[in-house]
Amino acid sequence: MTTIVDVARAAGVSTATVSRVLNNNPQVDPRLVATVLEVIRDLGYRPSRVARTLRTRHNRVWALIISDVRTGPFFADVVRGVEDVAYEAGYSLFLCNTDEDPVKEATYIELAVAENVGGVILTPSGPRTDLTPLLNSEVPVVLADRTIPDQVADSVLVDNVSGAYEAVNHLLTGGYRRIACITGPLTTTTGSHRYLGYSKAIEGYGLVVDGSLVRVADFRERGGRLAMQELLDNAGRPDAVFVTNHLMTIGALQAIVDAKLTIPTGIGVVSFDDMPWSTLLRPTLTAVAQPAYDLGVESARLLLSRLGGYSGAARMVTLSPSLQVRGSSAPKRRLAARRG
Amino acid sequence: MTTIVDVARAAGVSTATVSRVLNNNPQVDPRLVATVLEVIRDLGYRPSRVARTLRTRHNRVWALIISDVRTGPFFADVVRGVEDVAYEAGYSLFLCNTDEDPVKEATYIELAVAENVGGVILTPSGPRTDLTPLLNSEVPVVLADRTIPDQVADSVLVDNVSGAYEAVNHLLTGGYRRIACITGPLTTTTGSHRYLGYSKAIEGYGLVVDGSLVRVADFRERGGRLAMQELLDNAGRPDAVFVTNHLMTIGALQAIVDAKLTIPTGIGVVSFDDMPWSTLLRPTLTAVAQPAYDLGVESARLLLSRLGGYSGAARMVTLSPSLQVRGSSAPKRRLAARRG
DNA sequence: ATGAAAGCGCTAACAG
DNA sequence: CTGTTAGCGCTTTCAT
Repeated sequence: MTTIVDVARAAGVSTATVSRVLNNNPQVDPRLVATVLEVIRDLGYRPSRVARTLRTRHNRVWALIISDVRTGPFFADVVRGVEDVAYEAGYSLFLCNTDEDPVKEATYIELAVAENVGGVILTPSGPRTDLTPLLNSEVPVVLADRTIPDQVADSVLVDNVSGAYEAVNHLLTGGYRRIACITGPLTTTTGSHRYLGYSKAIEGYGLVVDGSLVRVADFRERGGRLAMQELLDNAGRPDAVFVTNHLMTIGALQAIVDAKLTIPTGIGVVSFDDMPWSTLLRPTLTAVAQPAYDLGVESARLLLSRLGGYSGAARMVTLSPSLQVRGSSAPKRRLAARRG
Repeated sequence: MTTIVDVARAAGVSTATVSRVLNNNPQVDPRLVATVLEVIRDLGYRPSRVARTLRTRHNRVWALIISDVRTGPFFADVVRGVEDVAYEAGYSLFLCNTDEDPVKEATYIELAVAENVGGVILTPSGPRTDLTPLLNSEVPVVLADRTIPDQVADSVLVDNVSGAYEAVNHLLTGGYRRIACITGPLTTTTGSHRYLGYSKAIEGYGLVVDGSLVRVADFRERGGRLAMQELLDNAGRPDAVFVTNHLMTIGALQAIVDAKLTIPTGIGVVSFDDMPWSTLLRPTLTAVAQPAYDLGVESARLLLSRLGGYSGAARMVTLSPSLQVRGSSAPKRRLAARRG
């Protein structure tokens, strides 16, 4: 491996000069710059980021700690949003999947400080996620998609309440009345906020939330399927269902198919989380699309601003989801008219 | 930030002793170990991986350089396969998305050597990908999913030929005869091998490949849609289509829907790449499932073996895909029988 | 069994 | 404008 010393020797200058050339220090004789650059090229020299980081105490690496890239397009999009901004700014990414496991999460947080990363973008697994190792080490942190009770860090969120509200309100104005809700753990902000939006819409319409139509599941496919089966087995079947994430939606759709119900005549469906194949289903699936890529971009921007020296109070950026109206939630009136 | 010096001072020992404790060196007095450990805990000391890497020239980080985590579940699964093994073994991952851009790819390769990573797992963007920076620096490399002409590195591949062969053969035995193929760029091994499997199946059945039924597209949704439209506009329409990746399949399905054709009576469909929602489509989609997660796992294992000292010739691991037979390729005979 | 000291590759005062 | 030198935090001979 060739080091800065080799370059210095070959160019007949000191390592300090080579270092200056490397860092575009303008007060170096242009002729020296030229020769040094040439030697660097000839020797195929690459400055060691490790040594540089140790010396400058500034690591051009971020840790991106999320639950799981595999769970649908959401986190994959977030990752790309973060990476694209990071790449532009000369940073690279540690990707850390926690699977919502607090132990893994803590391990990765420790790793981030051990690696002395420049910043962390984190989707906390829950309200008890411990940021102190990060805060103690003064590593800037941005919380993405979920936040933590005490506003100790910048955060970028999707407006889950209004997204859910819009979705359910859309069903209500379409004539659906017995609208079920399959939501995720209410301990997560995403779960509780989407449920909140659901109840707000129901109550805002002058109706009352019927507990028998609400199922708290686990954000996973199996959970969605079981919840939907329960809802369909019940005496008072729903005439529509709002499912609060895409995995549970897959499960719920499966259950609906198994029960030989047709959508939307038998039951209307709206999903939180849009998917690239929503339009391939028959009927096409109405869904709340989340700005996942932008969520990554905004998180990265907040981090960059902290790295740029900003040290004000914790900021919170909220992004709006958008309802994609498609066939699975067609208005009842129209359906009735067609039938009549 | 607390360093090894602080710990040494507080414990009344030398930094060498602290280092030994840190590295579980057995020849330290157990009583000293205890006190040092206690001081470490009290001070919340975390050894700097950066300093350690600089000193030992051994970085417990790998670079995982792929085309794009977002393009469907495939790469996301690969990433998790790699990460799970890496995590177990105490390594963490740089995630690098190249978007098949040779410049970005080269940049990330340079980054990998600059960061002095312990190893690289790479999905080369094409046959011209330059591994020399890695090889010169003696960074072990594993090629995942695609390989490069000269076998200079270990590689883990999916048997694309046999996967494609099986898929097309399945259509043939189902009674389909005018089977079209929408494939990706033949410059990629995935593209050419899947096309090869297609032709092998056709010819193995005693038929001849009809060039008018073959479309070389770009592995993207739009490309798949356009190719399918062309095929349907043609005089001699296909009675089935084999699409060689999931994005093009989405496009092709869109085109089929637009043309108001029914599957499989109007046209049979088999896709390379299975997707979690294949069973939600009506009819359900027959697809070749790739062992993406295992591909990541195997790649990581090969890397680990190199890091463990293995220095034999380049190895090649081939994983078998599996055909998931579903509704979109139902046998023609049965369809005819039903109609009759 | 423990400590002193050198040095990994780089940057940044400080001199000159 | 350039060179000398002192570390960044850690590991690892080499002594003791």
